[in-house]
Amino acid sequence: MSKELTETQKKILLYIVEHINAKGYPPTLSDIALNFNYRNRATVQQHLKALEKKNYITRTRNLSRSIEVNDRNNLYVSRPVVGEVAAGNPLLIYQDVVDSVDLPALANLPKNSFLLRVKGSSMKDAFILENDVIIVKPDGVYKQGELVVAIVDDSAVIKRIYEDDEYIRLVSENPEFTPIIVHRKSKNFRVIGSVLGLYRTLEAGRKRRLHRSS
Amino acid sequence: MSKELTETQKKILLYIVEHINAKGYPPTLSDIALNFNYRNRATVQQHLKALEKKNYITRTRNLSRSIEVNDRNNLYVSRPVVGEVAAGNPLLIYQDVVDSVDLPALANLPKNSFLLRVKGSSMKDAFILENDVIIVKPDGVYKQGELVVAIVDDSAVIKRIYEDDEYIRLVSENPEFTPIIVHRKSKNFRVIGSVLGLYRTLEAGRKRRLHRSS
DNA sequence: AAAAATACCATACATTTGTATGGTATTAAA
DNA sequence: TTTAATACCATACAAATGTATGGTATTTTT
Repeated sequence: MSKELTETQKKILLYIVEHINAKGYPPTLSDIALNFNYRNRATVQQHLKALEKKNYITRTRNLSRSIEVNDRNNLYVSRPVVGEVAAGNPLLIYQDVVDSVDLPALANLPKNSFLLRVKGSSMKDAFILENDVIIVKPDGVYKQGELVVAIVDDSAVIKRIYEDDEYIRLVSENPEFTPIIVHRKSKNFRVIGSVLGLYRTLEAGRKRRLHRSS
Repeated sequence: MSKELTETQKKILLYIVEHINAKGYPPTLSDIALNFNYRNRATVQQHLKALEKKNYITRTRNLSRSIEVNDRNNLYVSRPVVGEVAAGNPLLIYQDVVDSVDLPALANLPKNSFLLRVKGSSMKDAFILENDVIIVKPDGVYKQGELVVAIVDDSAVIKRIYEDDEYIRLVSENPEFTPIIVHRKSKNFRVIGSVLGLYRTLEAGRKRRLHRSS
């Protein structure tokens, strides 16, 4: 079993994880020293040794940026959820982010994508459940048939988008729903972004449950 | 727009991505040189320059391992799917892996977990669809209420597991299904592993569709 | 046919990076 | 209270790493 970490060690470990998520590679000793205003790398070295001894990281000697974070599974990084979508309602973007999800540290999200929590079970036809968190990339570009978050007449929908020269069709996964068709130039229509993926906690013992049996 | 890559450049880019996935950090020039049997790093440097010019990677000068792969969204890495689960059927583990999924390169799966493709729509009650790929961690340990893949009487199921001193209950997400209850010591029962997550392609234009309308 | 891009080599050099050693001060454990 | 562990400092050094330059040979483009 790995022992308890001290405050400083925790901070450094977190910094490492977030550096990896942000930049795509672990920091060097200098990076860490700089971040914590250490005047030299030797200090960092000692903390890393401690972290390694306590089995939180693994390093390869003499190799730069060779910090591997062990047990990344149980390491969660808190990420802000910037808003909510619920079919029928307008899209909600919070001014001050209060809500957040703990995503596995290994979920390395693309830059400038953001997270939205799905409210209401009305997305069920797209097999997206209440409280699922969807990853949205706010690009103006989207391919034919891509799943997008769109605002139609002030209401949010998650649908597949198809467009031709004149019309845009928003199609549900469920064939029973008739497609929404709007003019390209319609002012009551706006694509927020494309849905890159969804995150759903399948583990037990975490905040939410898929079903709260009646 | 980024231009076409040459064969060598493609190989090197792929090596970089896989190095990142395997080790958690990008390779150095030496690493790459070693892998491709180059006698020096200068050669690699030139290829990297080309890759950077064509906008496939970004580097920070003088910084070790600072290769960032741009556009990781559209970069897919092929990963083996080692088997299939379908409720009612026994678990299938292929001897020779033929099937594979292209996972986004950024999906950095935990070591020793494996992928299973879900067959049949009978997992629908757990909101897992046909052809979804689930990520299974073959640990012996599982928590109360965790979603697991289990074999009961030679049939595979994906259910939440609860156990007490005597019995093990396998509960479906859907309350209409009555739980399966087995004795702890039952020989006809085995937990394969816990389901860490599921991967479902939401993008259009890729191999599979969620629904093939009738 | 000439120019440009590609794919490699070798060697030299400056920086970055990790490591080692020795020191001070504070807090926690035996 | 003595010993560990923690948290920092400074300086020195070797290994790893990125870069620069100049060269040859082959393929692709103009």
